Amino acid sequence: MASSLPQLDLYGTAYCASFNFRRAARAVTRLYDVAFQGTKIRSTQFTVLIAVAKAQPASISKLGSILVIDSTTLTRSLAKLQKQGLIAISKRAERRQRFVTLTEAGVATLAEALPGWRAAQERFEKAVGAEFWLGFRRELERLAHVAVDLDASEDSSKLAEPIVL
Amino acid sequence: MASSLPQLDLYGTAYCASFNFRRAARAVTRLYDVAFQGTKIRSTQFTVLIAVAKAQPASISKLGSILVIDSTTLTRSLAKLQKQGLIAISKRAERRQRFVTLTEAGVATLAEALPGWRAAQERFEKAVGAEFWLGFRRELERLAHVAVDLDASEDSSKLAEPIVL
DNA sequence: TACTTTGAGTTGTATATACAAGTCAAGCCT
DNA sequence: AGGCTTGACTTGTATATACAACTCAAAGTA
Repeated sequence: MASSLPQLDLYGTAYCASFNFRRAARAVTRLYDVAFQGTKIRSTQFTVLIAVAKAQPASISKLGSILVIDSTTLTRSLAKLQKQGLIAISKRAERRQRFVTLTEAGVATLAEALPGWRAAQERFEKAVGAEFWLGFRRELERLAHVAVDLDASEDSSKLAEPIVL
Repeated sequence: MASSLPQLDLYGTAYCASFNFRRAARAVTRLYDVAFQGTKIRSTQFTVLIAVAKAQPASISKLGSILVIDSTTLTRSLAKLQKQGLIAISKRAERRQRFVTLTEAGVATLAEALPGWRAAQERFEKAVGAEFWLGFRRELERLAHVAVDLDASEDSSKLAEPIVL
């Protein structure tokens, strides 16, 4: 006897943006992670260090806006980088912000990691086409901001200007 | 006196594929997660359930290939879904595989979650353009597979055919 | 048959991620 | 001054993610 199960209409579910972006991110991240094998950092930490290098001295929230990472996540990621001696985090200053800067060890670690990153990047760009990637990653950036804005528009408590890395 | 810091050449680092994909994934996932607020699952679980629904009965490794998720990750994600009563996992069968299927509760939960997902999806597609998204998500899928293949080609132990969801 | 290899999955450990709620001082208002 | 509000960050908790190493039986092999 057939139990009365709801009919599942799965039409269109393969177009889920969350799924597609996450899957691509997983696949690509693995590719880069091997490039950091010999270094003291991982690809995700590399990203944070680059952001600090470019924006320093930057508050934690500002880094969060740049990277589109929740500040509660950053608090812990930065704590790890600080423990590794790669960044310095100031005491609370203006408006209770803490300012993040690279230490000398952080600069040195970034310098060590850059060649491996470049190799992975070139490999990826060669595989997908450098021209193609130029346009595609611009779209990725645009879409990230579209999503942030959409998210903010459904909750008026999150209204801020996106900042570009 | 200036200490002899390595000169950092950060040129091109904004083009890092790992960073760009991950940032977009973070931004978009937040958007979808609110759609699942009222349901018993999260957007990531939704993805797994959809894959099970489409491929059942599917082994854990097969689900891993479809979703590009490491099987160690799936072991735990599936354990959670099982504990929630949404899927059934068979005992070891042919070639020691375990086969995953949806339970009735799993079907019902998916059915409950689909309208919210559709709303989020429509909202996203409206924001970026439905036509645009059709092409872009096809590229996302292609790039995910390119990355998987590149990753496999640097380690001959990972040679398998990608499977489409 | 006995030995080896392979493949599917699990466990240990560690990082990544974020929501909800908390802390606390700076800024504002009366 | 005294109290209220706001903003920047932190903590509690939970899930997501994956590498390395492990288990164990099935398949292959001598």
